[in-house]
Amino acid sequence: MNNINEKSTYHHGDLRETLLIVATKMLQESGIKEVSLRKLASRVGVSRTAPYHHFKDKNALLCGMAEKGFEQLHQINKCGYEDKELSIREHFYRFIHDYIQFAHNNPDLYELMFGRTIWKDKSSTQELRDSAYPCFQFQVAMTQEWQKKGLFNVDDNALRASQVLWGTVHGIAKLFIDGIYTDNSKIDEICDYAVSMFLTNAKQ
Amino acid sequence: MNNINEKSTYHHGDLRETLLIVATKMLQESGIKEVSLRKLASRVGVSRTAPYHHFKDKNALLCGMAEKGFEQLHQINKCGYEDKELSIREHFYRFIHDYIQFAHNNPDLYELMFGRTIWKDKSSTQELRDSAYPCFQFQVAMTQEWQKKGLFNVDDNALRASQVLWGTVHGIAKLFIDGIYTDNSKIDEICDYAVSMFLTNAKQ
DNA sequence: AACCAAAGTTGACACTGTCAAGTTAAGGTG
DNA sequence: CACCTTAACTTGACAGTGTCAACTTTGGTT
Repeated sequence: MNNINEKSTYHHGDLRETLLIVATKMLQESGIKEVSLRKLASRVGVSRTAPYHHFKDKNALLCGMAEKGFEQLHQINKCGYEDKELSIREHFYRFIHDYIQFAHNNPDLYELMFGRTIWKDKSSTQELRDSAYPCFQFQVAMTQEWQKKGLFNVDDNALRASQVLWGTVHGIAKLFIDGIYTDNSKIDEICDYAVSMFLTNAKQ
Repeated sequence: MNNINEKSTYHHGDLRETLLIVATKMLQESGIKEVSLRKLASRVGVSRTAPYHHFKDKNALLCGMAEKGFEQLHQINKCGYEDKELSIREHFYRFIHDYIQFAHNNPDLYELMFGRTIWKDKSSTQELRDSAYPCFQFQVAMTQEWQKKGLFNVDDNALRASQVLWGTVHGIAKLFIDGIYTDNSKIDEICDYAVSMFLTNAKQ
């Protein structure tokens, strides 16, 4: 393994993890189009096909990267929600802002996490689903709590409310990320407006 | 040209249009990944590089396809809005349903129209922008009208309202299209819920 | 009739993901 | 210690991609 004298370069030691890290770095640096197995391998200093001993194919590697993204996002949601000093409205406000900020800070990763590359055609790995579903469910749970406390004036259907809410943040995030909304300085303003559109008549 | 005896196969006659049509068909049949210039050319019965005389590169072809998509979508929006028999609430309802239905009926085309492939890195062609912007602007204009008539209880900022609204429909559409919301039978229900989340306290 | 520009062709290059077959070395067993 | 299984890694190969350069065909204009 990697001791000081870097002997024995044949076996890398922790190639799987290294691949994930470097691939994610490449993703952030130059976008998904620049992430190729060959470039990745060469950058890690290993032969073209070495990654195949750790990932079934390129798709599996991408799923692995997305997996970590969902853990991050889940963590962010949790942090905001568990801040006991905030009111309900503030929790709601923070969820929207934090979510879109995460997407904005990690555009290519976000794109990967929610893109059809990974989800369509049943190409998502079990591990990816195991990491993504809890993240989704947490959002539903939060919405349920907000709804119970009267934040939205609609039927008590937490799943539907959460789907619409998530749709909104996801949509705004994607329109920015994909370069359709181009004025990044307006992100916060749009988030504010979204909050007020949902909450104008909330009981609390 | 293509007369009955199909003489003179060397010059196709209307290759540009044919390429757009066949490429869009391929897109709908098997998804963006199956759309390659070489397969397209061979399917049209022309050599690999013939398309380059009508499109600068693959990106330009994709932009051309998206262009037509925006014309369609614009048309759909117009139709709904100009139906004089509907109330304002019904117009709003119809916009949301029609929009998401369009995306659902043309998932790969929608993906292409709004994906970063086309919009990021300044890779959108002028023609694409000329076809997309009026479509966007029409949505802003509709929102402005709705807002004037008191459909939303927030400041009279039509641009912001429209951005949030569009975010919502775009997000819901994408979550379905990309395979994250998987139960297609719930599309209408979610749309209904979205409508009610925005309108619970509208003046009209 | 001559010619030009547009449209279409073939050959080539660098790049991609992935498979098959061979090589290296680390770890457990006798 | 020697042995051997097996995971990790390598090289060679193949089919597929977008795109460029150089060539050929053709229709329309002068």
